[in-house]
Amino acid sequence: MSKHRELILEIIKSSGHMTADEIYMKAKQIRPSIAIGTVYRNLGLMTEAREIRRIFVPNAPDRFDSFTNPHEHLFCQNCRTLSDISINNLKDYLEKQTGVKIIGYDLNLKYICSECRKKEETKEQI
Amino acid sequence: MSKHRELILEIIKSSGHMTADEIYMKAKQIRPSIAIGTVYRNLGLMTEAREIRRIFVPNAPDRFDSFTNPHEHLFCQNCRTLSDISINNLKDYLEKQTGVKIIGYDLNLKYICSECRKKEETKEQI
DNA sequence: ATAGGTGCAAAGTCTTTGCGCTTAA
DNA sequence: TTAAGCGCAAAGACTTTGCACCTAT
Repeated sequence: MSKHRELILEIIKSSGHMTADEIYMKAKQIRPSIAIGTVYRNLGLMTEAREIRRIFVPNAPDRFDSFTNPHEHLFCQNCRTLSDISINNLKDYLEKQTGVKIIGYDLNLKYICSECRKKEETKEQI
Repeated sequence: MSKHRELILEIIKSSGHMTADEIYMKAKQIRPSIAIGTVYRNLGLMTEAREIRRIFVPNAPDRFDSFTNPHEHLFCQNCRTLSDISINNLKDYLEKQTGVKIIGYDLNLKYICSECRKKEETKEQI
């Protein structure tokens, strides 16, 4: 594991759900010579090696997460922030409901987070 | 609704799950002067107007479906074909499990379709 | 004539990759 | 000294968009 790869992994662990570009920006602060291509290259390799997880977000750049237990993602339609949430045995549930052997799935739940909801309420009162 | 827009809708209705490029190719056979930009433009407008539905597929171009009832999608990891499947009250289930008010969701189920599975079996026997 | 739609091509966004150089074992 | 990794820049895939033109009202 190279220096850069280690740094990238640290950054992902320190704050999840970052896009490649966000990771690049943060890495650049610590090691200014790093190139965006290196970030993408290492993200790809680490994803393949299952050290991290790539999260597909419709209509938005991929995000990367340190690979812990499977969990789902809530995506705020307003501020575009991604949050974790876990749903027990969702894969089993989906297999049971569909009758199909499922290899995996990508799920994005769209909602309005509590901060944005509050702002909306305030706006309405004005 | 313009001529081109009508044609595009017809094509989508006639065989679902097509990418913009596939729709373009098919439209070009009927009206050769049509431009890819026009296809994308109309797909965007029709999606906004909820006349059709845009399906996000991780790591692959978007696909378009005539908007019927909500349903889920199975994506074969081998031949990259997309199939419909419906899961009753999935949104309710997800809301109940998460305790979060959900606006919508994107779900992609990854599997190996029966044709590809058969081929795999045959290969193994050889 | 005129507003909406179109073809064309350029540009935008995100991501990958070829190549020659660097670097650590 | 040599394989692995890197910086750089170009290119690739998909999609959007500005603009001048065209076409039905």
